[in-house]
Amino acid sequence: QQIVQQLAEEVNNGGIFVKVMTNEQIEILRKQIAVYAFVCEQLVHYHKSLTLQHNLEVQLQILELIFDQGTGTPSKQKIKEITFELSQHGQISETNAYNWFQNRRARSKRKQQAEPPNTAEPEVETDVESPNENET
Amino acid sequence: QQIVQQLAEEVNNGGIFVKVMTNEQIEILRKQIAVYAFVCEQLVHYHKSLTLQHNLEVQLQILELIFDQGTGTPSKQKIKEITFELSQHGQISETNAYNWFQNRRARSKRKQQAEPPNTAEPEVETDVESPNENET
DNA sequence: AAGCTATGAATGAAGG
DNA sequence: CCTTCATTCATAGCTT
Repeated sequence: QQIVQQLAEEVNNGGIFVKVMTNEQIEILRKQIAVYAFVCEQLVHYHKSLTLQHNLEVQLQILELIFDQGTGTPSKQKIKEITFELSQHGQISETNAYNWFQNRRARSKRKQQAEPPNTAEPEVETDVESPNENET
Repeated sequence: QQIVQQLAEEVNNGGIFVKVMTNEQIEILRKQIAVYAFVCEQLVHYHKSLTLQHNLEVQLQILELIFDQGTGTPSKQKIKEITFELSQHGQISETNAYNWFQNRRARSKRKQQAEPPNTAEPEVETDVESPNENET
């Protein structure tokens, strides 16, 4: 918009250019450009959010993959490498990666403790006998 | 419905029973039974929802009571006991109880922060942002 | 029916 | 590593 304004002024100030648009026309043009600028901005935001989401998904996949490899407690060095790998797909810090593994481990352990509540105490079992079909 | 169908077939196949109903009559009977089954199902649902609601109210009372005793941060062991107590009044897990206390605490704290906005400082216009995340 | 609120759950982070 | 806290997401129920 500034550029248009400057151009208009230059024209008015008797530059080498002739005046081809009235001030009114210029104002209309300015408004139209503003609209286009707004639309572009929205598009950029939209694209950014999409990209961000995708990047986060990729990073999560990488993390889960490493976690599933069972190499528990990634050492300092490992964390550095992993963080580098992850940083290829978006901003992330070593602290983030470290925390992620801490939480992931603790919570998976917690889940495993809470899931099987039938192996601890032999409660009153007047139920159907367990169908043992798991021969290996 | 299957039973009725089988019965009908047995009759048709020349069992020891005589044929006392036409296929049309049997079909009508089948439909009527289906309607009764549906009504019963609805009643069961209704009863369950009533009982469930009552149980939830009782459990909530217990939880609020414990919370109001100010014995903040129920430890792991406490959670176990509380969960057992609650389970007397309906299906509930330790995770449920744990989450409840977490949320209850956080939200009461947030309420207290939001309620009195005129007690601390008259005006604060310092927004500090430190997005520094470093590694050793 | 749309919007709002309360609430259970999941997650990132900090402290011990 | 374990616990705890703050924030956020998702949804059921209520309100208009």
